[in-house]
Amino acid sequence: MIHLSHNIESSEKIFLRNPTSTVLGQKIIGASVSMIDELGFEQFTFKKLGSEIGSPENSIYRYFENKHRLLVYLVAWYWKWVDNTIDNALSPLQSPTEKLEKIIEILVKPIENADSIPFVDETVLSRVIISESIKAFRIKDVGLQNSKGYYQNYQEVVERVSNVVREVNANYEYPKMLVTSVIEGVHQQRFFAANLPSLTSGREGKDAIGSFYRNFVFQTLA
Amino acid sequence: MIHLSHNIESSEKIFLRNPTSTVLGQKIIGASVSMIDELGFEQFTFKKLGSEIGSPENSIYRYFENKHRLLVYLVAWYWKWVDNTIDNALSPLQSPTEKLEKIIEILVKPIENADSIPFVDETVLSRVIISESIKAFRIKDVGLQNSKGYYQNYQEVVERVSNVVREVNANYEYPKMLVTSVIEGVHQQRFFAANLPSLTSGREGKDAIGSFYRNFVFQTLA
DNA sequence: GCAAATATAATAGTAATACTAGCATTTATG
DNA sequence: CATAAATGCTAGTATTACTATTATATTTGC
Repeated sequence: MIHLSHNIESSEKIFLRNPTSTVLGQKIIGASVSMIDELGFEQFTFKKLGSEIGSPENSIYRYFENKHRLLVYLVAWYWKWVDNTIDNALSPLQSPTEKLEKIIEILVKPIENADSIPFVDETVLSRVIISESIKAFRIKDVGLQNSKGYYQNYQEVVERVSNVVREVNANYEYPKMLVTSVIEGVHQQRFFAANLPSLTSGREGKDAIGSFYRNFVFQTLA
Repeated sequence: MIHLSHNIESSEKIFLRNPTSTVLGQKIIGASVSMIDELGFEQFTFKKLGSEIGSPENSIYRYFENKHRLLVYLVAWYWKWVDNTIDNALSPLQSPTEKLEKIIEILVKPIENADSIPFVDETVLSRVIISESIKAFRIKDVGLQNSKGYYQNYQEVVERVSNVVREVNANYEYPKMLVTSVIEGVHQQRFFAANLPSLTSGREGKDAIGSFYRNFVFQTLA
């Protein structure tokens, strides 16, 4: 199981009370993921979440200051999960190119095996991240939130992948720009494919997004 | 001056009353752009906008159903403006490659000459678009909004640029994916550069984003 | 196994947001 | 200058986004 609390000890905590350590906390996380997926972040409220899990909203406020902070927590959790997934998938035996191919596959491929976290459906979580995670970042006080370390797990993934990019091509000038372009671009294209298909390319069944981004990365680094 | 009303006649209107045709409407547009820039979209309200322009909020509701619809309007306006800018910048004399280079320049370069719309500062508008336009799209009912034609101007830019992409390389499989990746990627990198510089690459002064995306496009199409 | 500490529930409240309605007044247009 | 249209004013509602207090469960430490 992934414990967020262990990973950001030096930073301020995203939560007020660790939700993974109690039954109510786990219900909050589990239900919020599926409710944000169903309602969208704007229509999601702590009141609705409370009535879903049978607890008053002030109990939820003991875990998270507000719903945005809860979203930031889910985003941090997701990227910790991705970081672990990448870490497990890579071996020192692989060539840098093989590593990068594997990483792109992880970033592009929809999640299927949903069992690493007991009370959250990772498939649904990844759908929420695709649709909503941008709202954790694209805010007026993002710099302040960042200074508190709230995006550290995301940054660690960016760092880790950037390092592999540098292994592939040590002279490449913009590794982080490449990595964040792929991560956010994949989200956007997957959102478009699911919701505004007229704004994206590629037929059903073909792995257009994967093919596009593999090509993007390896041509850029060639 | 750009009149949105002329461009989407076949679609449902984004507004309830055309804001360009009255003084109050123009004050609403002008003040909302600068207020969203200063406050961020979440903290921006019709109440605050009303007290800024000296009108009650219900007068604003006569122009726009809600603040999200106003954002959609600003986004539509911006893309109409970009569409015109691209249209004016291209000439049939140019080669497809020259056209595409010009388009990328327009999409990447921050706006400076701010005089095509009298009551809106395009520099501020483009900052708002970079930070907030994703919130016009990344919503639960985006398909419904799209079916009403609210994103038509954006789609027209995507179409127009995709056509130039096809002129450059008729065999390329994913023109729209390339175009939307560039458009949204540029926004994201510019947001990161301004707010979370640790997540992007490139030194001050150098046109890193432009160089990155020019390279991306022309290597992809090579 | 019990006391103390902690977590949760229940109730009650506030300020702000996101609207809507009705009517009086001002401003534009033919 | 009459009529229509737009705006302002006042008043209201439901919901959101919280906070506070106290009572009741539930853990935990001894």
